[in-house]
Amino acid sequence: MIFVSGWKVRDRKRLLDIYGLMKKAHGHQGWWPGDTPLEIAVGAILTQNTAWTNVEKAIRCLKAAHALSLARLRAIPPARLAALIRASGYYTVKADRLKEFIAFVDARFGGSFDRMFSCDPAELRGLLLGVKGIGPETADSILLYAGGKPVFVVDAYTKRIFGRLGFLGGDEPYDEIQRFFTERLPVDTALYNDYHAQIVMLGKSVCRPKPRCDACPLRRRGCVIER
DNA sequence: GGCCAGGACACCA
DNA sequence: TGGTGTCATGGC
Repeated sequence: MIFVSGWKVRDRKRLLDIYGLMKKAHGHQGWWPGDTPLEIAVGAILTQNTAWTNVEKAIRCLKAAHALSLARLRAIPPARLAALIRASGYYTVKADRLKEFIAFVDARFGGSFDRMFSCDPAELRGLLLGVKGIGPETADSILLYAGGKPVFVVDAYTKRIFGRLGFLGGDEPYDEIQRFFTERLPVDTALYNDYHAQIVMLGKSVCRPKPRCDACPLRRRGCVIER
């Protein structure tokens, strides 16, 4: 039998209430915006510290060049790959990171995403974190959105919003913030998927310091979520 | 023209 | 171990 302390039960209700408000405001998101696990993983790397609109351009370029396949990404010269993803910023760094990721999938799983995602999620997370250029957020995004694993993704919006709401101090390390959510929310891939999507939608659509965000579903007296 | 965006890493004290 | 600099484009 699993015992859950009272305050965690109370937090769970609050977190689910917040999710309900965000979902009511934005609707179900159906993330990640990508057609295949490979495209989702590529997007997860390209979106590092980058606006998604720029990532979309880069992915369109990759598709137009018929470069968005494991075989093509494996064969394409780094300089050519960098040119294709230029719009996403940090293009030389990200081209190297994509190459590192493809080399990892080849070396560990024979180039098979199916084989990779049949791996234990915790073990795979550790392996992904060993790939140069893949940190905790990127690894978790790949696990959740490309692999369908119940892994909660923490990003800058999560820290900002839940810091302002008083759940977080704001300077906790990634794993601690992630644990905050996974200890309280039910283990549910669909919930984790849409919860993070809702946080991003809220973060980039309504929660700016000025002007005051009257449309923000979480706004209440004295609560203006800031950058 | 300045600020910011769905991070990660190398380097240094 | 924690702080800082670097990578860089495009939208507002």
